[in-house]
Amino acid sequence: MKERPFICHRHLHGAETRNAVGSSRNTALCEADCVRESKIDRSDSSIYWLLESTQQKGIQGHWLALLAACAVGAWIHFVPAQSCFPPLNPGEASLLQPQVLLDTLNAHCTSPGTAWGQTLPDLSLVSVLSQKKKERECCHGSARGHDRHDKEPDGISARKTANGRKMRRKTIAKRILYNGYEGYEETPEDTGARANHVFSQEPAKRRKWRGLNGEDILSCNADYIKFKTKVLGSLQSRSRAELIAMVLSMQREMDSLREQIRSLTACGKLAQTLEELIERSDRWLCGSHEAATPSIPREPERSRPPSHISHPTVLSGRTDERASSEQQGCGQYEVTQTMQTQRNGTLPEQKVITADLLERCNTGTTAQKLTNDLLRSLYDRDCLASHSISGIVNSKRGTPKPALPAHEIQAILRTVQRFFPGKTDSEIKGYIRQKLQNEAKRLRKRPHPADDPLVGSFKEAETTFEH
DNA sequence: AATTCATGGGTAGCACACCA
DNA sequence: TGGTGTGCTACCCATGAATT
Repeated sequence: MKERPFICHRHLHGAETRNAVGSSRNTALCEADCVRESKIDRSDSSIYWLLESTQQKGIQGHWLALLAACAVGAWIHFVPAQSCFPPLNPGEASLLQPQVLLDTLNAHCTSPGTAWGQTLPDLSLVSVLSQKKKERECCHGSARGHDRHDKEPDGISARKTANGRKMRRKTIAKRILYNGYEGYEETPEDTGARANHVFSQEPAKRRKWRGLNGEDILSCNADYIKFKTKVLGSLQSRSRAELIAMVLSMQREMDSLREQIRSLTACGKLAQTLEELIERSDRWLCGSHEAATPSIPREPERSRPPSHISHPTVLSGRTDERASSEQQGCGQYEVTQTMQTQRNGTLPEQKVITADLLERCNTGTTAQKLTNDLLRSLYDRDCLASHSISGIVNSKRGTPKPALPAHEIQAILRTVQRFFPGKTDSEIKGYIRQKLQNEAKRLRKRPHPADDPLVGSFKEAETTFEH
């Protein structure tokens, strides 16, 4: 497929115009380029998010969002109100090509004597179609040698790869929902803005689904509203270059803060390890090796026999801390560390998920990856395969499974939300459910050796022989 | 009745190891 | 180096119970 050119000033006007001074058009283009280069990827979800969030920030944010969309070559799906764009069928939502968008923006930027953004039409942005989707629509079944994008019977779009396998594509909605907020690193300001925007526009039913009511939203966003009136008001008077510089600076600051958090986490773990080492060496010096043995940290016991892990009927009857602590035979996290952190007055989830454990998990990619890592760190495969989230069986077909300890599920939810604030409980539970499901499938495909009657009898004979 | 939630099953993409 | 098998996981759909 012929790749559509990347719409930016380099392509349109050449490098020589990049540093031209005094032209508002070039300034605007340069800023679009800045936006493009500032970690905003070309996915439609990012642009959708950008547009959505900037709708709360007045016409300047709107303008920047359009420039960014233009820079990444996104197709804007909009309903023209007082449009200055080429005439469209009245009342119809239309697709706006990046080229047309850019040309129109350029024309308005060069209008003499107008403050930037003032001439921007009142667009009601509906959505941004992905570049690939547009390309697929444009060239469906036409050009030779293009990827085939077949429509499956169920309506799922798919393309065929070189080896004939069909690759499923996420729907646009899915990509926005599941990927949109992961690749984009939110600033606290953005979080507030998004919350404000989302909550103000979401139906009450959806809000309830998120576990929030109007009062909660108001109280939660009171600070943001104050911030908005004070700070954003002053932002309106800033120049575009200043605004972009501020955004980039804030991003750098956030990166730096994240790095510091990682370092501090690592330091905590190091201190803990050192403490344990000192304690052990003291005990060895005192010749009390027997007493020291219980405190020696256990290595992850992935090879632990399944007899330790789960007796569902027993586990399902337990609901309290004791059940949880006994169930730790199913997991591998460190009890002594847990107690230490508890005494140190850390967050509740840190009682379950220690810094050490967190260190082994990938916190930087996606919420799902982090969730999976946490589950794998806390429990072994057999335990995951034999448990469910709630223990409730809604299907007659399904065999009842005991629930994982509720407070541990909560700990996972809070931990994931700490790293991915945009993720709801429901989403993370979905990840957990999927992981449990996958482990169960895996176990069914390849049952544990001890579950195999032959292997079991062999082991039994082996034990008798040894005795 | 519609919606939400939890679950199981099937399918397919991706990464990796292995082999000719 | 390219083809193939395998493991892991994502995605979709169907089902049924609970909830609104």
